Amino acid sequence: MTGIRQLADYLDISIGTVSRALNGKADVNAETRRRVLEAAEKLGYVPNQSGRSLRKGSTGVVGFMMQTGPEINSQGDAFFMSVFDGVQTVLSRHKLDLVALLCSSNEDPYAYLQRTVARGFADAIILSATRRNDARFELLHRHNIPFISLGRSLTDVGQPWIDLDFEGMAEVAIERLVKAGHRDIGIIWPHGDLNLGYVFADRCREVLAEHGLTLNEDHIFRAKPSEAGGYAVAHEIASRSPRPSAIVLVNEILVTGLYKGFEDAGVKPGKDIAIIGRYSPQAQYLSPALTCFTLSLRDLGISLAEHLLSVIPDYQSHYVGQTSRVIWPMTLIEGTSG
Amino acid sequence: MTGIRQLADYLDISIGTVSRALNGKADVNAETRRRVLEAAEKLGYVPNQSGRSLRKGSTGVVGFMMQTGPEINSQGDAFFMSVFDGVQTVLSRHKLDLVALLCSSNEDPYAYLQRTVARGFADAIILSATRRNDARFELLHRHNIPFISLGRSLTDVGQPWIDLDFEGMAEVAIERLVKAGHRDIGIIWPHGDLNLGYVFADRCREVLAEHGLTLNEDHIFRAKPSEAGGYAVAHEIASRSPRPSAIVLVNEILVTGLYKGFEDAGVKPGKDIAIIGRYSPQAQYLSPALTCFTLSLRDLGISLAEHLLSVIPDYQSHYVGQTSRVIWPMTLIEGTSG
DNA sequence: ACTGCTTCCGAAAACGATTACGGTCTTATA
DNA sequence: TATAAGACCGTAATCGTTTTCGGAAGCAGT
Repeated sequence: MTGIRQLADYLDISIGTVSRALNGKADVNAETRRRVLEAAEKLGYVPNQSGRSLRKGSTGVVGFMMQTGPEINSQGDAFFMSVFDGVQTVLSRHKLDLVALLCSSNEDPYAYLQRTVARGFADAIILSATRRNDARFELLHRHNIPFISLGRSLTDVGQPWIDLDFEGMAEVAIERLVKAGHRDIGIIWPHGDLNLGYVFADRCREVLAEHGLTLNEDHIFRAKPSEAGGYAVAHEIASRSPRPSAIVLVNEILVTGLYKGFEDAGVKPGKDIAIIGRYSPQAQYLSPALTCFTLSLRDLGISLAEHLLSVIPDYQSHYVGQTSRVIWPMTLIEGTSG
Repeated sequence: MTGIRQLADYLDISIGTVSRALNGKADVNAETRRRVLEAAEKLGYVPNQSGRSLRKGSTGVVGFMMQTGPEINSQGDAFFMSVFDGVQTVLSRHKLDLVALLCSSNEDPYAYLQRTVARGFADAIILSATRRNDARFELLHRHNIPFISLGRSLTDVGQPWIDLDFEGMAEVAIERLVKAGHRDIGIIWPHGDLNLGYVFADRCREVLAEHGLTLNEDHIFRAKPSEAGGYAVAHEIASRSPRPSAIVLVNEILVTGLYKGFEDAGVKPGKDIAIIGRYSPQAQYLSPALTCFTLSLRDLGISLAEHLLSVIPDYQSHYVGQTSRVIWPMTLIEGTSG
C-alpha cells in the first residue's frame, strides 16, 4: 500500500504539499502539482479512506439502504440496478461513491441503520421501501444525516422524498376499467406495511366514488411478494363469488404467477378478468400483454441523487431551487390484459 | 455524536480502559466493564468507523462487487438478494458487515476495483460475473486482499472460488434431450465474455460427441441478457433452417421473452421446440412450465462467506479444512418444456 | 520490611490523511 | 537598499480509536 508518506518521500517534498496538490488547493506551484499528480498516478496512490474521513469528518460515500433476503422490497433487483445507475451518474460528478447498505432479513432495519449511521459509514442515505410510519426518518433526522427517501411515509421530518405517482396510477387505471364497463374492481395490496398500499387504495376508493362505485373491502386481496404469492392469490380471487371483474396491482414481481394462477383456475386473464399492473421486464411478454405503468428508472435515480445533494451542505449550492417533494409520473403501456 | 472521550469523561476513567472494556480485553475489572457497557448503552455510543479502522488497519466490511445498469450480470431478480442473505448470516457471526460495491456501468470495473481497494474500503471482496480472463483477480492478489469469486476464470491466482455446476447441467440437459430423441440441439450463449459460456459450451460439445452428435456452431445463438433479447433470439432461432429441435440456455433472465418470441413465430415451446434453462422465479409459472436447473441461493451465499473467511488471516482458524474450489450442484426441476 | 507477582488502569504512541499557521524566498515598490 | 507583499512549502496539530508499556496498589511469601 502506498500512502501519502511514500509519495512524499519519493518526490522529496512534504506530505502537506502532496495533500494540497492532490486536493487542488491554491497555494502550490503548478510544476509541483504536475509532478505530484504524475507520481500519484505512477505509484497508484489513492488516499486511504479511513485516514481521510477521520480527518475530514466525512466519508464521501452515499448509502442506499435495502433489505436482503428472498422476499425483497416491492421491487426486483433489476429495478434497483437501474435506479443505482442513475444515482451514480450524478454522484460521480461530485466524486461521491454509492454503496448499497445491505440489511439482513434477520436484523431489525432500524437497529441496522442506527449502527450504520453511528459508525459514520456514509455521509448521506437513501431510503427505500418506506413504511406507513417509518421510524428511520426520525433516526436520521435526529442524527442530522442528510437523506432522501424513495417513497413517502406518514412520518415526516421535512426531508425530501420522491415517490411514484400511485395516485395518478389509481386514477388512470380505475377510469380505464370503469370506461370499459367494470363495476367490481379489486386490488392487490402490497405486502407488509408499505405506505404505498395506503396511498393507492385511498385514491382508488375516491375515484370509484366519483363514479358512484365503491371498493369492496372483501376485494382487497393480500399476496406475498413473490410469484408463488401471485399464483396463490389468483386462486383466491378466482374462487370468490362474487368475483371482481378486474384487478389492479401495484406490485410487479408476482404477475407471472398471477397469470398462471388464473389460467389454472380457468379464469382467462384479459378475457374473464382484466388486469392492470406495474411494468416489469416480463410484462410485455406475457400473454395477453400486461397493461401496465412504467417509468424511467434511470431518470428517477438521477432525480433522487440531485435532490439528495440539495440537502447536503457541501453540495447544495449546485442544486438550489429543487423542489423537495416529487411525485414521479408513470406512463401507461396499453396491453391487452385490461 | 458521542465518542469514546465523552464516555470516558462521563465515567471518569481513561479512554484506554473504556476501549479495553468494550473490546473484551482481559485486564479490566469486571465491575468497571459492567459500568462501561452500561454507560455505552445509555449514551448510545458506537465506535467511530474511521478512527477504529485507521488504527486497526481493517474495516470490518466485506464488499460484494457488482455492476449497476439495466443490463445486469447474468442473473436476474432475486438472485443476488438471496445470495446476500446467506453471506450475511455467516458474516454477522463475526461482526462483519456486507456492502454492495456498485460499479457504475460507465466506469471500468478494473479501475473501480483498484480505486476501492487502494482506499482500503473493504477487508475482503466477493467478485461475481467472472470473465474468461479476469484481470481483477490479479489486482486483488497483488494487493494481497482476501477474496473469493462466484464463478471461475482462466485467470487463476490461487484464490478460492465457487461456481455453479454448468458442466453437470450440460450433461443432464443434453442426456435428457438426446434420450427424448433430439439430434440437433442448440444453445444460447450468455452475453459478453463471461467464463461460464465457455465452460458450458465445451461440456455440451463433449457430451454430444459421446453420443456421436456434434454441436452445430450455427446453432450457438447470441442473445442480449434481457427479455427483449430473448424475444429477438427466439425469432432468429425460429427462422433458421434447419432449425434446432431443442434449446438449452444458461441465462435465466430472458426466458419469458424467449417463450413469447417462439409463440409469435408460430413455434410452440415444449412442442415444436424443447427448452431447458435455469430456474427463475417465473420459470414454473410459464406455460409450459420450464424444465430448469435450480439451487439454494442462500446456501450458496453461506458457503461463499465461509470460504472467504477461510482465507482471511484473522478468521481462518474457524474455517480450516474448507475445500477451496467448489462446483456447486444444481438440481433439475422437471417441467414440460423439454 | 523486602521482594515478587497479580490485577488493574492511565499515559502516550501510533494509524493516514487534511489544514492552520508560520517561515523562507522571490519580486516589486519606494 | 530596505521593506512589504505574495508565492510556495514545511511543521505540527488534529480527527477517534486501539494497543503497548509501565506504574500503582494489593497480596503472599520469606
